[in-house]
Amino acid sequence: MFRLSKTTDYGIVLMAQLAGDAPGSAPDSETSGTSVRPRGHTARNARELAESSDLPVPMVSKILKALAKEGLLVSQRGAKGGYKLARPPEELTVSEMIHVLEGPVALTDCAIRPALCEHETMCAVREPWQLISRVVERALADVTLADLVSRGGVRAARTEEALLQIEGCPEPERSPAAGTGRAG
Amino acid sequence: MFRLSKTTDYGIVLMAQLAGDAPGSAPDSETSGTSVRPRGHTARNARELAESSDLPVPMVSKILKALAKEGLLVSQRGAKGGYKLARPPEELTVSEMIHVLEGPVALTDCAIRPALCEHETMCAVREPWQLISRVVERALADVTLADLVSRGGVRAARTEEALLQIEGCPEPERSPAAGTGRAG
DNA sequence: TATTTACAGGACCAGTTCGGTCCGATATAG
DNA sequence: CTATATCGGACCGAACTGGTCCTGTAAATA
Repeated sequence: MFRLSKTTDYGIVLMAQLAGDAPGSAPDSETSGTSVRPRGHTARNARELAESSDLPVPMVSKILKALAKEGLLVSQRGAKGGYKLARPPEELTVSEMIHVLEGPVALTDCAIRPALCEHETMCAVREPWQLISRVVERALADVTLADLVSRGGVRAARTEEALLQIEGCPEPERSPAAGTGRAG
Repeated sequence: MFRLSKTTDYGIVLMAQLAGDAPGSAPDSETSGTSVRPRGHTARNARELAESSDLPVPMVSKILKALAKEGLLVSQRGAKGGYKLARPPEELTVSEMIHVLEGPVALTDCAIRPALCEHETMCAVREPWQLISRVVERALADVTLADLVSRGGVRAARTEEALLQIEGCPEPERSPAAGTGRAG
């Protein structure tokens, strides 16, 4: 264990597909000026997504519904309907997707609800666990959907960077291109 | 989900108890000069451990067995038998305990066995996941049993340190107001 | 040696969760 | 009106989790 559920796994793959479909940071001549583009022909439906990710349609549909319900996707019903990202890929973090699809990131139960742990008098382990949970959470919050999509580019740079930060904290400053610079 | 199983949770609490019982770092006049101290009266049995941690005996026994089988504990059979740590608490990491009690730390299946993922042609997400898994793994490997036991002392220092390395290493200030502020 | 203590290594079981399917209702485009 | 597609459920089998129990064996003690 200590693994993401299939639902979450698939969900993130699906969102990555959507992210690849609609390059969020590209200043295309879209009708929207805001971060949330209203709707249009960019939406992809469940069947389509299921095909390109080689997953069963009902499963995909179910996951997409959940994602839309939680506000990570925007749905468009009816003919020519479908789903698309509610926000640009740079603003959707892995942590957020996990949170939505399988609840709060907490390694132990008492890290979420300390009150219901009746062993707390003897439990010298609780506080450290909460800290560790937060460390993991941060690692996850540091990676965006955009990072997942851009293979070989900023992706490796950013995540590797996070890894290095844990290991040695070497660099005094961060390169300013990080974040939106996935045009490479 | 994304949570440790009860077994692992209990197991770590149990090991923490054993660690508190035998202060590994104390340069006591032990017979052993090696890292593995042979055996003796320091062993605590399952019933005893179960009482002080307020857990059912069979459960504790089961977990202890698993831990001993994997070499994290040393068992002593017969009357006056019991369990004790196979190594000093500083050398037993959280990562290791999790690994033993619930398998390799890997967020997705294909992070462990990439071969059996037939979607890999379209799966742009696999490599980033492996990196993220390693980040999490490192965070976990950075905390030892000794850290868990020493409440308020070394514990906070070490774990907090790891946390700060992720949070504030490059940027001294982080404004939580802006959603995109993470790449500032 | 006999007895007692305590681990070893299983099998076993109920309850829950997970992965996956299916259906009727509703909203939209043509 | 009709076709398309999401919405919001219910539903199911299989796997896993948390937990118990039993038999065998090793060590200490009387």
